[in-house]
Amino acid sequence: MAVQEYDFKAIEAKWQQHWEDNDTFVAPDDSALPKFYCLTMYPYPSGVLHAGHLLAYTISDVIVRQKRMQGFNVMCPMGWDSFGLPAENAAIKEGVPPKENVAANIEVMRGQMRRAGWAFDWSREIATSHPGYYKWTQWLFLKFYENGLAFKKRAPVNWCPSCQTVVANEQVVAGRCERCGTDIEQSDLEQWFFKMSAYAQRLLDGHEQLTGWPDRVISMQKEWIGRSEGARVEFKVAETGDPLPVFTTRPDTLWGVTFMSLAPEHPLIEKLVRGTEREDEVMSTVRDMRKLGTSEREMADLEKRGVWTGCHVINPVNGEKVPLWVANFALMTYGTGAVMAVPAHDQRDFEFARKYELPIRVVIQPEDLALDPDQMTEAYVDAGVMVNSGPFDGRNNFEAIPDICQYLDEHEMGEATVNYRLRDWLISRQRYWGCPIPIVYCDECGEVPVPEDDLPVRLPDRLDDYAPQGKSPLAACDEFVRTNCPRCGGPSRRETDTIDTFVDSSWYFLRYLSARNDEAPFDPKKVGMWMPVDQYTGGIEHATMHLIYFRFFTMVLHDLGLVNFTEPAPNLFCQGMLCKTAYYCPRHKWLHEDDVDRDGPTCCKCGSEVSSEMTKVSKTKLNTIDPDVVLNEHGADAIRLMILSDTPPDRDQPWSEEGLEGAGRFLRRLWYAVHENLDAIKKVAPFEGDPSALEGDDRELCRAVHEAIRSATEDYDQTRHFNTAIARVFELTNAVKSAKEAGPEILRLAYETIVKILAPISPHVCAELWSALEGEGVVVDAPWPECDERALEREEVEVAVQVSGKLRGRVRVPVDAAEDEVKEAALSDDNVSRHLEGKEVVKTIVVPGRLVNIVVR
RNA sequence: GCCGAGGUGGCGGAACAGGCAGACGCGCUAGGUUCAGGACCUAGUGGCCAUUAUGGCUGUGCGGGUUCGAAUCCCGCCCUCGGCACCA
Repeated sequence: MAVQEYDFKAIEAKWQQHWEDNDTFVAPDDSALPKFYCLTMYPYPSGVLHAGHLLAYTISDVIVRQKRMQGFNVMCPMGWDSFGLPAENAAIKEGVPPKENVAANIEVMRGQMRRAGWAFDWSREIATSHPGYYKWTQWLFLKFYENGLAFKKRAPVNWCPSCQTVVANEQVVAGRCERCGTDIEQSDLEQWFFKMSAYAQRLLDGHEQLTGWPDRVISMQKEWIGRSEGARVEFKVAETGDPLPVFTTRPDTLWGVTFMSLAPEHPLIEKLVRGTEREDEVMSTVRDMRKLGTSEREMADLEKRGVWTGCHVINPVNGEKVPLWVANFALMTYGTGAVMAVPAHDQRDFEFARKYELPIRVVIQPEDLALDPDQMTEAYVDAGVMVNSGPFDGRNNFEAIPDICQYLDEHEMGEATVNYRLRDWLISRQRYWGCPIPIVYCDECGEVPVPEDDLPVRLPDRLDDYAPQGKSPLAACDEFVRTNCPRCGGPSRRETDTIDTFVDSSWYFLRYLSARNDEAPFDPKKVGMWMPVDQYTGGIEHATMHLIYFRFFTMVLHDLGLVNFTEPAPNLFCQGMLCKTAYYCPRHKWLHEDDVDRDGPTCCKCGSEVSSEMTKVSKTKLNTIDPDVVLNEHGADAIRLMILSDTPPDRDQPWSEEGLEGAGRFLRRLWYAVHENLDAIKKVAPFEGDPSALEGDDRELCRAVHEAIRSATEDYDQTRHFNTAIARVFELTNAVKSAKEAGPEILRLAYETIVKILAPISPHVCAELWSALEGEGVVVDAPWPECDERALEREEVEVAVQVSGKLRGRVRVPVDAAEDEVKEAALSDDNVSRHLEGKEVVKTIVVPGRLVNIVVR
């Protein structure tokens, strides 16, 4: 009889249609089943899916489908992070309004996602650039504003001359714009901020609840928040009496202060030098220093520079008058922008002091050597005994710190304090394609928030010119800017800055719950039902930005009484990066794989030998993957299987064409194996009796089934190492092949089990095989198989026999054999007894069911 | 410099809790099948030495240690990757 051919294209199309027609993945809000909210980071609609999406969404999809089979009401929504630079850049370049561009891209990408077989609940689809979404982003901004958490201040900012906009510190990498690579400049602008610094400690404390997060993400966030304990000490400018507090983590070195350093941005500088003979020199040096952007100056290898202001400060602990300098390594954005300098015990101060011949005073003496300031080649930063330190002489420096803080407090010189590196979140962007800030400026009333009823403040659909000219392109759009004051009705102007897109993505997980709600950003009942997110998946690149912002947002929403939890997602899974071989020709640089003769490998253009490396897919290295091409050639099931089959998903994934073919071959073999047995097994029920009553191949295959179930379930539920789960499926497939004498019921059990365990990974072919087997219902709703412990029991086990730790044989013994019996069996092995000849047995170790080790002399 | 993760065949990777290293897959080799290619089937596949066999030696980055027994635990190095980096 002719067997049904394996036609993956037809099968995949059929089931995708089936799922869509039946709203299979639309999650009801009123199910009796336990809920499982599976959130996966939504994409920017750039035009086409890229390889990274293939990996990321396959991982979340496998979780979705397996949880569903385990009896959960699973919700996995999808949406679009559709505001932001790429669409706007395309608009500047090609003149297409971002709104149209985004809509077209979404259409294309939604189709690709469908063809990949991902089980998203499209009824909850959102796009952050849709007025129905950004209305509520604005509403939330106003809540922040009303509570003093959104505010404007003049601040030195990172200015990208190419993007013509301000970028956040996090978006500056090595002094360059993260998006376009241009050198960042420094500039002073009125900007909107969110008061994130106020939440620094809570963001740290919250980590305790994030038990399902990778450690590396937690530690990156801890570093980013940068908590340090120390003291605030009240210095004063000697000449003017201006207070000049400093933050220090080393109050034990206070008596060793020999000068002070100010950040070049420090506002006091102008005041102190104005009209003095040092004004010109100081201000020109300061201006020079300020030219280098904030973040560029933070690069460690910059040479230390400074200039004396002509003024002095008074050290409160000893009344000493020490010179006040401006130093390029002092940062206005950390602490108070002023640093007490202790060259003997701080490396930076030491280098500065040596360069400008400033005095060095030792106040911590180590036990084993006597420090001499003239002989020192580096600062001494370790423990020692305090000297020249007034009331604290003779104390161990680190132990004395709490007492020193108390002393400062009692004498009103300062106090113990905690400082954080985390700064307020700068959310203003001078761009068109973002959420407008709902604020109006009125000559009479000043800054006025737009009333809730007037939301959303709509972006104009198109502009004459999208290019920013140092301010938002919206500023040139009269129809947008001109408005009436909501308070007095008089003529007024709208804020033209738009909101950082990281704000959009800080609450999208809540909007999915009420995607079409016109009355509120989210319905508290649905929040109560679905939140928190049970599993969040996404890339590690968001560790310190998005993943801090969305936690901060959630804490604020909690404090405003809008949600009843503080951590949005206690479980986070970060996938690795997708890598593929890239080829490099000495003459033609990076080569596309089609231009490489892989036998050499040599360059097809010039015949030169090419080097190759397995590296992150990127356009520059020409090793990208086009999802359309691979979906068409291999099908979604094979791609999904290949992606997950070799490497644990939290590691970098090597993409391999051979692996892809191998995955396809396995699926085809499975297809034919099931179909060839179909006549025999279709009409029988899978074996459900007592496995211990089985014999021979039936017994062996039944054991293989339950071993696969036990082991694969653990892989799915605990480690998410789908590669080992897939290995169990392969093993079970091999076991079926070996069990030639197995009866139809056991055979059916084995094939059903294979199909079920594989169903989350390669869902289309498994759906079709399930229906060929005439299984109950559809495989997406088949119950996840359970392990029957009885099937795992054995009468006999094979035990390894070692002589002095070296493997010399194996013997079969009854599983419940006594130690003596096992020993006896071990000694009866020919090869073992040969190694015992002429030796004295010192002792014998028996590990039941595993091995015997006979130690000889 | 600081913090973290890791180093196992030609490759991706297994190894529960200190107990048979290399599961599973890819690749490769030989044979079968096929007009041919592909697919499929069978056997083999860490290295070295033997092949009288159910054999021996060696082997998880390097050097020590603990133990009857170490990829796994301890000490000291080396290397790779990731994060942070003038944060007072």
